[in-house]
Amino acid sequence: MPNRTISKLAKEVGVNVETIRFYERKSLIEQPVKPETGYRHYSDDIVNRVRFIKRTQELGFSLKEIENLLKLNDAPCSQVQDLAEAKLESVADKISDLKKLQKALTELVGLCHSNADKNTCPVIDSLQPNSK
Amino acid sequence: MPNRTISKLAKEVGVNVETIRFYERKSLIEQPVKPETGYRHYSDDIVNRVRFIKRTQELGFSLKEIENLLKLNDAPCSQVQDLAEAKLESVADKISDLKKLQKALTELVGLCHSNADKNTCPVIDSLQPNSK
DNA sequence: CTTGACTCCGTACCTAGATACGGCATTTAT
DNA sequence: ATAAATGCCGTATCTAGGTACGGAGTCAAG
Repeated sequence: MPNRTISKLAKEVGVNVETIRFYERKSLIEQPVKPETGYRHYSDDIVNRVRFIKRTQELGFSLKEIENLLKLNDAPCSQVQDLAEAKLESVADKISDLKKLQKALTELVGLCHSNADKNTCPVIDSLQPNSK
Repeated sequence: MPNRTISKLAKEVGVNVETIRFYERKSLIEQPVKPETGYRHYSDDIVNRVRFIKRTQELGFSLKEIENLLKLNDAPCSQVQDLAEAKLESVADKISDLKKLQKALTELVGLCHSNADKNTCPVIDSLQPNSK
């Protein structure tokens, strides 16, 4: 378990070595102290931290937001909750818009099936503010 | 109604003038022909087009993808079908991703609600691969 | 104890999506 | 009929999130 050098870490969490270094520069993870002279090695905590970053990124958070989340690690729930709820709201909006687009595209395909003469297809209309 | 110069357009849809020019360079919107000499002005269609771009971007499409969606809109039906069906698939994917996200975020908030110790938040741990 | 693989660090470069700048032309308001 | 405001265009710069490179140091296997 020790001797986890940077490339081992990178491989373990599935990112590029340079990405680890990049996160260190951004202070998203701290550089582990390295022995007087020699290579650093990384603890399990850091593995978890990097995984958290990647996972949270997939959830649509930016590195800046993630930085805040990480700072909140020991913070009261209320603050984390606010962040999460704000995200939830925007996610719900996006889903609803995508459904409109889905409907528009479906109708479009239907139209094209039944109408060979039509020469323009109104995709854009589907997302206009006052549509539907 | 006419005389919608570039800055009017920009203001109307809430983007920077430079962004309009950028989209023109990218051919996401066509440059309206300008009178022999003088300023261009923009039609309602272009207003809608830019709005579409911004809305679709919020939905997580890249400008490249949006370009394809727009082509789809302009194409005659005969060419639309394949493109539309591919897009439909990606839209479905996005919806499903967002629903997962929604679920994950909801669970996070739930954790906070049922957390007895309001002073430390379990969110970080909950995002570890092996947790939950 | 040498050789090859890996690390360290600084710095450069990359893509996407915008934004800014500066010089010149054209409008518009006074 | 001018001056201020805009527009036009090319080019440069910015942010986010990485990725690549090069020289010098270190580690570990044979």
